[in-house]
Amino acid sequence: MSKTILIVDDHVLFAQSLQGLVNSFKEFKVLGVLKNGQEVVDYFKAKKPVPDIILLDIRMPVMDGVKTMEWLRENHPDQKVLALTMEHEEEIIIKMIRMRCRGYLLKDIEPEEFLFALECVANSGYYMNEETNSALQCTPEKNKFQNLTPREVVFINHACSELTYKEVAEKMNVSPKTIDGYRESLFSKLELKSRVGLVLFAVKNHLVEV
Amino acid sequence: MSKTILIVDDHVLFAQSLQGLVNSFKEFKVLGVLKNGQEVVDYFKAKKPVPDIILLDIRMPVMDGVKTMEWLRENHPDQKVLALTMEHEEEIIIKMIRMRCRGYLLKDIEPEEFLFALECVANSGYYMNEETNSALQCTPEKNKFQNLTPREVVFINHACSELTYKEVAEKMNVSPKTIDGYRESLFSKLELKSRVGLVLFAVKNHLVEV
DNA sequence: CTGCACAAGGGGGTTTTTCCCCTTTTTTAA
DNA sequence: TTAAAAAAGGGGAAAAACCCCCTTGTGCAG
Repeated sequence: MSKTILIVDDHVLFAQSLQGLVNSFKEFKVLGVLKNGQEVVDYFKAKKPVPDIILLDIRMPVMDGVKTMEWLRENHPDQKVLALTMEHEEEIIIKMIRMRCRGYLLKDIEPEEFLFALECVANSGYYMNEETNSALQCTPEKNKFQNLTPREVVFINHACSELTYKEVAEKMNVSPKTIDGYRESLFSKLELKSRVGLVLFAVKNHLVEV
Repeated sequence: MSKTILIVDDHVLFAQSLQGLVNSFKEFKVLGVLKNGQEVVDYFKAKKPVPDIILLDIRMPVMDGVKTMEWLRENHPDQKVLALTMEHEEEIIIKMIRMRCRGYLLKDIEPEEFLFALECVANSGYYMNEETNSALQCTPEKNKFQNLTPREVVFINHACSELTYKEVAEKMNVSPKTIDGYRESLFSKLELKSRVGLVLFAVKNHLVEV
């Protein structure tokens, strides 16, 4: 059974040739090619077949890769995403890794390594290379993120607002007690003492916009 | 009675000639010339005569103007500071204005205008020119800052940490109830609903580092 | 195939912090 | 020399933080 891929890239020529390349690997099959994040949102809202992996370009018009990733994390927390980009931008790499994208590829990657990366991610793992690792090394809290669950990441985003936990609970459609659970587990994982600490942590690590 | 000035600038040649210029105005007298923020700290710690106005360069080795301003706000909240800099950097202007520096001058200013700025500040006012005003206009909350008291600004810095208000009270040598007063007045001035909101506000407006 | 770990969701109750309203004293400015 | 704010603080309600505890489902290793 081959894994399904959704390609999201505004450079049509590149996206088309990438589609051909991916389809030439028999373990993978391209479900579709989209031009920006808004089309991704529409795709999911149209209840089309969910891809195993999304190949996501970062620089795109209308709705860029980071925004798309944020939307995915809110709405499809477990969606595997492999970021694909032209430039090595540390800030963005960090941001994407924080949002649990499964890997970060530069577009000048060799086809063999590209296939290898796809396989890594497909087998429920991550693909980490030079770029991503060096980007992560500059942040001391790097290990802490690995342990965050998708729900916890969503919670952090809500917690960094003036909402009370009760209101956050409503937004996330869970009981306040569940929120208390997220809070407690985050505080222990990240060695925090207060909600203020959580906000500062999130800001420092680009988990939220300011 | 002439007003006293302390010049802080690492460019010795410039600082010296500035000293000559200031001393040529009979309303002003230079108390000393320092080379960086650390020397300012030492100056105050040595209990030397407190100047009416500090002319503070931004780019300096060891301890720059912003850091110096932070230290001054913690330790001498009412010290009048006139920022003096080579480049027009909006981020820094905003930061300095937030910390209630009394004005922001570019080093290519005409001597007459320089004198005018000094007089403005000396007479317990502010000197605002094109640069500073345009920098402030880009932030929607610009007016809100004008009303912050020095104690409140110090409080904000402490509040943006994992300290409890009780601990902040100890740091500021006041009762927890006084802290509560600062908090409340800030909440109403800045239209905030929670400490988290205060932290977000401070981060957004560069009142604290992240 | 049977535990084991862990994510997700929920509960009860206690302590601490936060938040709001209100008063007094001290500075500061008009 | 009044009138304003700032600084300091009190009482009490509400929220947050912090303890324990539980169930269910999933995925993974022995």
